[in-house]
Amino acid sequence: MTSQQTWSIAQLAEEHGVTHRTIRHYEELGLISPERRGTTRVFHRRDRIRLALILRGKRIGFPLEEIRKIVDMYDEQPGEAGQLSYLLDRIEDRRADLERRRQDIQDSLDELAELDRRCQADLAALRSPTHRQ
Amino acid sequence: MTSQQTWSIAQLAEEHGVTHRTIRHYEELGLISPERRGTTRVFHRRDRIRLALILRGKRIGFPLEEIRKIVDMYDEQPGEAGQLSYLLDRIEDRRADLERRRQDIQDSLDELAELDRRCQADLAALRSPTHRQ
DNA sequence: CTTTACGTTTACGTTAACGTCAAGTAGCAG
DNA sequence: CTGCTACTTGACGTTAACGTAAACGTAAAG
Repeated sequence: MTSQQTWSIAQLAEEHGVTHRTIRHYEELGLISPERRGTTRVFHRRDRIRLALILRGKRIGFPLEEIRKIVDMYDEQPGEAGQLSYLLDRIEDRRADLERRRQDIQDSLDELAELDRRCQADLAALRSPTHRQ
Repeated sequence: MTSQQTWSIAQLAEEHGVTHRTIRHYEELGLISPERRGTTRVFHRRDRIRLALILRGKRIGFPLEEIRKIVDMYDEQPGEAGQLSYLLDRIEDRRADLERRRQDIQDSLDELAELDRRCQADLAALRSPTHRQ
């Protein structure tokens, strides 16, 4: 009884605002692997979570192949020490990548704020010297 | 004498780690418009700055058409009040977009940190109970 | 004067990430 | 049985962002 809920392809597509073609594409690339009942796909909680991760990865700007590696990280079994420290290295790589992107975005936001200030100033200058109101 | 420096296409390509084809592609799309001396392109400070902005936009994940609008924002002349408030609206849109991306990245970083913690714990569990050193 | 380096345009090729048919199946309603 | 709805598998089309090759101009160097 621990959340036996399943979803159809149409439900997941609707919920995440993508087409069924998109979801099937992700399956072709091995990003998700839903159960099959006969020929029909049945999506479980795990698939749904992976889909959400995939779409966030896309918003961030990762290519699907990269995203596959990333979501796979979350599903790997602990295993032995070697695998664990390998996984830790990959986590660190990923973290560094995300930090770089965060910095780029922060820089953009800062410049945007500066541009905003200048515009506000120009606007004020247009109004103030001509008429006091 | 206020920084008359110019660059060749090869210099800019080298400096930013892209090919000349890439730079010419950006020109075709109207993202940069270097001077011409005869048939040869001559890049000025302005072009160099735009190229840097373009590449950062790419790292963030914007499509080139979007990037063109963005870099154009920085070059628009103040003009009259209508144009200014229009520009301010576009700045706000862009800011909201960047904030969303920032949030996605932050969420990813948080989850990554959590995964990291679990791995460290698993690694420790593998070493500690078996032998004390 | 020919080679070498650097530049140019034109144009077809490639990869990623789907879109868009076409054609078929499986279950249920009437 | 018929029709409808939701699902399936091909397979070709499309867009973005360049790669790559061909064919040519120009200017300094040997």
